[in-house]
Amino acid sequence: MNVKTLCLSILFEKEASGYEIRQLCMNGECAYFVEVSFGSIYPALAKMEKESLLTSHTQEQQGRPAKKIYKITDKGKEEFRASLFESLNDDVFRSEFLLFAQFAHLLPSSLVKKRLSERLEMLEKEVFDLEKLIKEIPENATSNNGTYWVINYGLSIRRVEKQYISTHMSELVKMAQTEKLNQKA
Amino acid sequence: MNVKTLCLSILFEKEASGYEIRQLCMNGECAYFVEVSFGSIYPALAKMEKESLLTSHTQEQQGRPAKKIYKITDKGKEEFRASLFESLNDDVFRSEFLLFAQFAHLLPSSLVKKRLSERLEMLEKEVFDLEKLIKEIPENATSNNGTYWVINYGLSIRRVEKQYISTHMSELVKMAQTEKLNQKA
DNA sequence: ACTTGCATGTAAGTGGTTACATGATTGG
DNA sequence: CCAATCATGTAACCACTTACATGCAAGT
Repeated sequence: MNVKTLCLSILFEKEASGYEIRQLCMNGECAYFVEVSFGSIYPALAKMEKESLLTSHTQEQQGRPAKKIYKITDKGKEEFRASLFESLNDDVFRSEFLLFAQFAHLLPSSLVKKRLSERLEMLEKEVFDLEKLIKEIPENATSNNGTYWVINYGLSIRRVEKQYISTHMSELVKMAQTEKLNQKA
Repeated sequence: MNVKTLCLSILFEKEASGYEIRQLCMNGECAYFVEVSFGSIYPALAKMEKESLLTSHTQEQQGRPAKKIYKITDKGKEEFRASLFESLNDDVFRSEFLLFAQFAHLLPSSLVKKRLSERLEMLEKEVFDLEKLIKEIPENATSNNGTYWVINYGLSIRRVEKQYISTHMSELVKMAQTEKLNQKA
């Protein structure tokens, strides 16, 4: 899944600027989170406008820089739809956290404990944000039911991750290297 | 997580050739599956040997090309361990399947049904393979307990994905475009 | 005074993939 | 006979990131 397809998928549902597209990728508007940089979004949008998959208009704002709002054309919609018929690439799942966890036995237990807590916290935030998002969707007319389905998919995953860490974190901490206790006297 | 770190993590636990490292990445030996190509593994290994993080010896085989087996050095082990202390990058999760699912309403129900079945089948295979892997570990002295922990993490995720699709696939199919029925007479 | 957020865009760098080159063996 | 598996390696290419350039407003 490249930046082009990603932008089209967002613009299919609503108009947006390059800046806004990035925001939507960072927060879990799409449950297949992708972190994309401006350096890839802006050229992609410009190129697609040249190919007349998009049109744009500039919207002046008070006290802020002007926005360049992109809108998908019929040609863009058709191209996006056609791309959905192509065979799917495999999911990409890469986790430095899991690499860290696998080698907990090489690390001090304090660090292992810290990383696990951070992870748990992050997952709790993500679950919270996605649950909030779902509640907001009914009022948001631009989303379709597929969006619901996909967010719930992502939510299911985050919830088991959370659960797994809660119930198994002590095991991993036990594997880690016990440090000399610096208790008072 | 780059190819270098990935290779070191595998070689930390056992000696292997470039070809074998790739196999291990493709099957879920590491639950943070990464698909790496030969074009990135071979240069990475050669470079690391130059930096004396690895040593290698060639193993002739009957009826097959010779293998170049790499072994991690103490320096390599230390460098890998040190890298685990660095702050973690975010997980990368990118799913073309979920993009497809989000736009099910644009697609014929037969295609949606097909993709969902394929996905379910793939997940069932992955769960089966990971469960098999766990059973084999006790006999495999080179793995540590962290490996267990990580595989079970990946397994938990795959199991909910499987479950989610089983129970919710009909909803997505309903959203898809009903086709003209070509039933006999 | 400094940082953060808003907003767009380019140029340089990098970390990968794809395709190519080579070649023997086994299975359909 | 063709495809696949085993096995290593290079060169061309590509998509994306990082850093840079610019600038104003609001909050700390």
